[in-house]
Amino acid sequence: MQKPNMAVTGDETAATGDMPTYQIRAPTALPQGVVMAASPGSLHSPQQLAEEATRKRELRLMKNREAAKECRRRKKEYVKCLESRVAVLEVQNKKLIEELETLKDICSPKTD
DNA sequence: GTTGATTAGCGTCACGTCCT
DNA sequence: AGGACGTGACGCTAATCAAC
Repeated sequence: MQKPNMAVTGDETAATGDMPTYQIRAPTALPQGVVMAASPGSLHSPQQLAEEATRKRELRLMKNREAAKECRRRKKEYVKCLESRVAVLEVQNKKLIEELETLKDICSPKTD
């Protein structure tokens, strides 16, 4: 599936300064099946330069595709982790509220 | 069965940050 | 400075679901 040209909003900066915990630098590794082509030193004609540019772009797109997949996977994992933490805290909170009510009952003066 | 809304996943672009 | 990388934003598609 190939997309038509993307609309660019110019409103995409997301830099907030604080890095999410799921952002971890991975060691550099070439995606499977990627082979390095001729070194730039061996290029001559404009056509070869164009081919090299195309190759570089495709390599970049391929790497970015994989990076995006990995990024989404980590983000899902991170969200899952947050959700389970929420669940734990909710249970804890409920228990504390119940305990508070019990203590209130014990400590409140008896009316008669 | 059709249709519109919602959701999940994907590819790409733009940009910030890190590293050499 | 420039390349590599991670990620937010965006548009697109396919799957699912509810209402008709």
